[in-house]
Amino acid sequence: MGAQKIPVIVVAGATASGKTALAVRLAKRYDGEVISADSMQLYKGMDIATAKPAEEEKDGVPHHLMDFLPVTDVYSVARYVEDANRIVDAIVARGHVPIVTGGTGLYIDSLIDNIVFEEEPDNAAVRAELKARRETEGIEALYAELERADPVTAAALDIRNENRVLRALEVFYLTGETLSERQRRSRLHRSRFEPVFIGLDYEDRSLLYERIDRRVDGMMARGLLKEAAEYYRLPQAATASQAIGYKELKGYFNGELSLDEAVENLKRATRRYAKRQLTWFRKNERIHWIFRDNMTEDEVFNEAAAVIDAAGSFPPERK
RNA sequence: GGGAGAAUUCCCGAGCGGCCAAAGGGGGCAGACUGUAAAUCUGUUGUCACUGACUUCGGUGGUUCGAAUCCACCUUCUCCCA
Repeated sequence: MGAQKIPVIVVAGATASGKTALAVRLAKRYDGEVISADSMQLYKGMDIATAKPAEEEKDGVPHHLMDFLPVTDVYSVARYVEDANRIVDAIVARGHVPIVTGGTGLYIDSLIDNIVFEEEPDNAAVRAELKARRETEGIEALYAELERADPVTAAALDIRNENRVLRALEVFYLTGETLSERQRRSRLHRSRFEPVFIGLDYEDRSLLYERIDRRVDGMMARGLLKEAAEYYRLPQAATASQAIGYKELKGYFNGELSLDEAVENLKRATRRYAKRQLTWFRKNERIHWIFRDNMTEDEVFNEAAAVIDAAGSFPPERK
């Protein structure tokens, strides 16, 4: 007990809202290191598609949990929390400030709020069996089974959300405990952090969407097609193949769509993703939102710094 | 110049006399979210004083108890023959 809480800066926001650039500037001001909270930037390659910052954009600031995982590896929140906590400790040991930056709300919240993911046996066999049963018996039968095994989770789930129904059953058969009970226990741990949340957004949604469109055009100009073609040459893995960027281009590769149509689909998928990100972040009352509609980069930075300074736990390293 | 056809709610697109504020899809908006989360899923989408009322289906005028649906003319567009 009594361990001091660790001050961290969190930069949240939708894709293309300018998190990366702000995080780097904050890192330089507060002597920080960036920990990415992005479920896709952690993969190696996929540079253009996930808009990874180039070396010059990082400007000498260390970036962690980015660009280190083979695309064939599966990853999960559980692993993220474990990895990120370890890195936070290392950063603190160096006397630096952790700056958690990214658009994956689940990862951020799980880390900051200290959600504990207990060990779980390997799920491959159970999952495969449930998937097979879903085909033979139908989702209704499995959902009914979940209602008996874990009524709390069943009530919270829509039967049409088949992935979640299967996962809940998987946990039950894997651990002998209900998912609801495990989730309850996962929330019992005190946060290790004293976070300051900065959120970037636009009052006028269309401005964000325009930025997204321009960013996608930029990706195309930088060779997204080539990167996607290379990606499809590799064996496909569950997690990485969910990334927005390649799958929208598939239709073009197999001749079903014109390039323009495929690019439009990619833009739309990105806009919808941004929308979901905002839905997630908006319920976080701790976030100090900066609506950057008419603000310059400097103004955004200054406002963020003012918020951080007001929190009092982050002495600026230089001046 | 002649002939055929089409105009529907943000878009595409059904409807072809009442059961139509109008199917379906897209897009938008809002929401959920604990081991795939850039994923998965839900709700909503003419207006309002909202178990009801009002304004919509290119325009105007008709027919009818009643029209997005029928008729006439007008406008625009597409196609075919010249």
